[in-house]
Amino acid sequence: MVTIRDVAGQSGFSVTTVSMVLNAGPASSRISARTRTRIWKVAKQLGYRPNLYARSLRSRRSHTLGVVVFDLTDPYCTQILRGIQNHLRPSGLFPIVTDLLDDGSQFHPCLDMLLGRRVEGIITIANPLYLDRKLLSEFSERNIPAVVIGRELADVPVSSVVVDNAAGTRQAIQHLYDLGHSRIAFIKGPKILVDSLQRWQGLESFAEEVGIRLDPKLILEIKGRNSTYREGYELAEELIRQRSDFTALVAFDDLTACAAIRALTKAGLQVPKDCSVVGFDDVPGSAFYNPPLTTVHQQLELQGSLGAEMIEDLIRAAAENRPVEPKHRKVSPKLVVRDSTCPARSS
Amino acid sequence: MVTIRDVAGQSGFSVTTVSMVLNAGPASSRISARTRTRIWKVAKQLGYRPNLYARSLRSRRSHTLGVVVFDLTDPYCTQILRGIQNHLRPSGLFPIVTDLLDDGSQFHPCLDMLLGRRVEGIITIANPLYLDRKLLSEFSERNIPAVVIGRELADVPVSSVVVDNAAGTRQAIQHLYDLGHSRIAFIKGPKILVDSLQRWQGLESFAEEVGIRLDPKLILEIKGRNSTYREGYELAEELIRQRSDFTALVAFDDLTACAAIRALTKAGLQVPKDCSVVGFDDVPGSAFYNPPLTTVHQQLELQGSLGAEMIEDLIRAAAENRPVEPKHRKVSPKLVVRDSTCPARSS
DNA sequence: TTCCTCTAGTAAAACGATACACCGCAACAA
DNA sequence: TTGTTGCGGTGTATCGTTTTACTAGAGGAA
Repeated sequence: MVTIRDVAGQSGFSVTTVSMVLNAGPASSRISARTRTRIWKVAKQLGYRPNLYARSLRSRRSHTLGVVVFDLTDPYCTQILRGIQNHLRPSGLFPIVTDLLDDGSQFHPCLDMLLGRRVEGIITIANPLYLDRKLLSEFSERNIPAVVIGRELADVPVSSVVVDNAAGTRQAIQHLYDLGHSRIAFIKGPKILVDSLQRWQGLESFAEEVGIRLDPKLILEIKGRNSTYREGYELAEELIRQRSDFTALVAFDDLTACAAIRALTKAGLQVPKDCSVVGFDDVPGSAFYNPPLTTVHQQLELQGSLGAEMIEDLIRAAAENRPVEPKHRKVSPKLVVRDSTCPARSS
Repeated sequence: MVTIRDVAGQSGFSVTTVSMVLNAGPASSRISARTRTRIWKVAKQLGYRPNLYARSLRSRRSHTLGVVVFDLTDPYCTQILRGIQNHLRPSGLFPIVTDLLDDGSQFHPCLDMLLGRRVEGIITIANPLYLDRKLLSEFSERNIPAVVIGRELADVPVSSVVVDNAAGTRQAIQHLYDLGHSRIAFIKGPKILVDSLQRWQGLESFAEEVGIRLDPKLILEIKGRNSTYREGYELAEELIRQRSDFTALVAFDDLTACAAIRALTKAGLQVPKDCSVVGFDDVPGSAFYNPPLTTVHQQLELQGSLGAEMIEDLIRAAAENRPVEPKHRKVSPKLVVRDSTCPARSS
């Protein structure tokens, strides 16, 4: 491997000069143009590539950001990641992503790895099943700039980005209401997720405002720790079995919505003609579903880039030794109307 | 940040001893047990975390592997990535993934970044649109252990992992044949992809063997550079418009298959009753589609772990200065039968 | 002349680890 | 006594950069 010393020797200048020139910083303006072009030429010709380890070691800056995702195969994570990357690209901060492989016990090893690499900050994509107060408070204790995406913990001083769940479900039910639906079934999310409660509150408050009656028999709840296709399917079957003639269904998320659509189809009901279905998340596949799913778009990319922006601020603040309060941002979701909803059949 | 010197000072031993103990290598057996536990205790108490930059700089080993993916939001990439990670976890090699964000011009910047980080090898997940001979031959020129997943280039000395496309489509059409289908429509992949040709050859050879007649009017081809939902949908519509009463459809990939199913459904045809549909890839969403898709499972995770295994071998070989021939592995895909296929209606 | 400033660079000390050669001492054999 | 071996470590150079402080020489002013 060719080092800066090789470039220095070959060009006839000192390593200091070479370093100044190649870093193109303000210091390099003190070097004559002739010298500069000469050094650049030699560097290119030798195929010189600075060793980032040596650089970071000396300069005490890694220009690196840790990102912890709970499952890299989950589109939820990858879309947020995309937002982070897009935002970071021009900033010279490189994201190092670690994947928990859906296994919470990997959190500490991953953190160790990132801290060993001297990341300047950490973004965590929250999985509420793994991410508890204790883990998060480590960040503030160690004084590491950190942002959590997907969850807000009031009592832990860590910045966060979350979606406004209630606003999302309000849009969903508003849409159904506008289409003339009044007998609406619901599949609520698991109790342990705060999202479940927030989404439900959005639905409930709107229903109350406009006077939609919520029939307890039409409200089922996911019992597992997270939503699965299997359980969504079974809950939808249960609703159908009850034969309570609902004309629309609001599912906790897209996965559940797709499962419900499948169950309805299997039962001989057409979506949306016999029953409209609304999801939540707008995962990439939802636009291609049969039928394309009307759902609440979470703006995951935006959440990612907001998170990246926040961590940049935190890092800047830390570099300038400036104290900074944790910030909490909430993004507004947007309903995307596709083909899984239509006007209620007039009974 | 606490350094090894702090641990040495605090424990009363030299940095050398601390280093040997904490690395727990064979050298540490020469140190007494009392000393070892003492040093471990101090290290833990101080929260010592070795600086990987310093370590790599001195030891000239980064224990790091570069992975270039063309689009991190594509399940094709993330599943392969999962396989790589699972294989690498115990080996102490850490994958640094860079995302081209579906933009071929990012390849060189990414490569530079990885080489600057002194990765010991590189795995590229091939996107045939970006990845050409020139880029790949850089690896062998620079003598960097490299593996390409998803494409095999005979004339470039780079190891590769690919799927046996023809074997996959043979299984698909065999399945339809066994169900009694003989009028089968096809949507072929784009010409620029080798996969398209290989998959087609598998279909053609089987059809010839068992005497299925291939009607040119039932064979359409994707004109774009890669498959899209839009084009799949339109091609399926075109097939339907022709009214040639096919009872089954083999799509180039799952995306196309889903688009076709949607088009069939919109046209009032039921899948699979009126028309069976088979895809290729088995992306995660396919199992949840409406109806769940019969498709050819590519074993992407396996491809990833095979790639990881190969790169490990290459790195080992390079470390021992042992020359090694590029290897090419082909994984056998497996048909997964779900609900988008059923026996042909007897006409 | 002497002093100062500016230009265009250079020398040497870090950064935090690992690698390599070495060392003092005890035990034991010749 | 002398030499050898094993045990339990230690001292110092080194990895490839950046940073800080410094310098030789030119030019101009007093």
